[in-house]
Amino acid sequence: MTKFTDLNLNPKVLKAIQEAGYESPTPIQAGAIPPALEGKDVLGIAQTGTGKTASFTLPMITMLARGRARARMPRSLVLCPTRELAAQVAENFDTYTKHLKLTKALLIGGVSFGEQDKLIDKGVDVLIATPGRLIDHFERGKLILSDVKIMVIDEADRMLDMGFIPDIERIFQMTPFTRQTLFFSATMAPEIERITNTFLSNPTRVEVARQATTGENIEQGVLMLTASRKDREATEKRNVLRALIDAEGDKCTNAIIFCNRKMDVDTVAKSLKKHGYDAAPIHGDLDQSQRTKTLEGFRNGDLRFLVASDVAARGLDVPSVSHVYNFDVPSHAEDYVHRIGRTGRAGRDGKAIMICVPRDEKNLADVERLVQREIPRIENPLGNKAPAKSATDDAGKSDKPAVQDATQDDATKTEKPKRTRSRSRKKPEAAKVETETVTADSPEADTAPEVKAEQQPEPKAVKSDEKRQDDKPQHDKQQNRRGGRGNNRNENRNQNNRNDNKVVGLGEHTPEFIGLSFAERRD
DNA sequence: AAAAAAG
Repeated sequence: MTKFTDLNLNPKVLKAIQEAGYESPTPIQAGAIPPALEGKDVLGIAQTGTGKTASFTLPMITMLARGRARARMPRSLVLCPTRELAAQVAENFDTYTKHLKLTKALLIGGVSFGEQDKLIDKGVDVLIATPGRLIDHFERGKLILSDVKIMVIDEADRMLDMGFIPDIERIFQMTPFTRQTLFFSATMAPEIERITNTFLSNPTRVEVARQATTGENIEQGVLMLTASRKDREATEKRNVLRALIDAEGDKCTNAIIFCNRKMDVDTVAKSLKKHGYDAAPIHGDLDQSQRTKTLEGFRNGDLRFLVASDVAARGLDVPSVSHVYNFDVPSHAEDYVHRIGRTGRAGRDGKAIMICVPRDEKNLADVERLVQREIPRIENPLGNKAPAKSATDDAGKSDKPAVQDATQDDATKTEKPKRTRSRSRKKPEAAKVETETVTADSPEADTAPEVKAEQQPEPKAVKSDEKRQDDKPQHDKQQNRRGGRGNNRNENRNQNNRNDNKVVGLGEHTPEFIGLSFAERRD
């Protein structure tokens, strides 16, 4: 078993790691840190939750420990898709630089330039940024990237989804070609493949399996709900949500409630608040100070219910979330994995409960196909019929005169017309592997470097520098699903879509596929 | 169909 002490990290970094209570690296860390320290480019294929963040921060800090930054010329650069993730990476740096004097700046949108400018002017070793704001600084001439020695792209596939790839290419071109690049993506969509072929030089490829979706410690359930009337669906969903929360009682210490739409995030948050639940919304239309404050409150336990869009689905690390409620079935099955991965972190128990209305059944089927198991159906705590007359006093009751706030918790709220155009959007569920793989099913927090030794699969870095060319030719069959940019390639679907070895056991806590390597899963 | 990010 590899230990951090075997990895040639700076002693002061090791000290900080120890103080944080970590001893053994996760597979992605064990695989990526050595080549990164040798100065090689790294292509890391890993999800959040695998300890990815530390797999680049630790070697970066070690390498930056010598030398000092000059004014306006940062020595390294980390790009993240969302502000929250960038902030989290920044925190990670703080944790592991505590015995060193490295400087950093967090360049994200939604906050004023002043502070960021000041830091840049003083000179920073590490720049952590979202693409838009970084380019903004660059264009204002505030930033010179010609001294960047190490550049990290985090969550590249999400950048792709969000249309950031052109920005990323631009940023690549703003940095010297001699830089070292550490590039992370959960999948290798064709467009991602293209970028890595263009901007990475002979990278060491390190691949770990998809995050344990339904880790044995996450109990899942789905409530099938058919509204009494179409126009009451939203209201009844909220009633049921509260009932589901109540049914958990004290076991639900805190929870994230995911909705598919920002508007619903607001509505649900308001509704919960109105009914006396300690809830607050977070999504991309709220201003950054609000987002930060809300998240902070949730992290430190002041806030019990975080109602969120998918801005919070990935990567966010709140160590102890007891429950995840999916108010809607996510329309991208993959997001289900990310969402429920917010609970059951670091080996804790977690529970993930979802509400599914008829319209979402197709999405549910996609989710179940992805996680290769049937999600146990749960009873409606309000009883299956007459949801309208059930025990709660939700404002939907017609004898209540008024609901004056915007939650419209009554029948006046009508669903906007739904189009159910079903795009065929089957997504291969497992990243394709052409080399050996390592399964990383540890429930570790993404920002945490550790994993207790016993739950660690044997780390095996895969160096594919040599293997890549002569491997199987079906290289870019990976399908990119979303409408990001430049993915008008619809050609070949990955053949991964069948799930013959589905685990259907309802009491089953560990779906078998988690223990399988990608290669095995393919069969 | 929606979410995220630069305003």
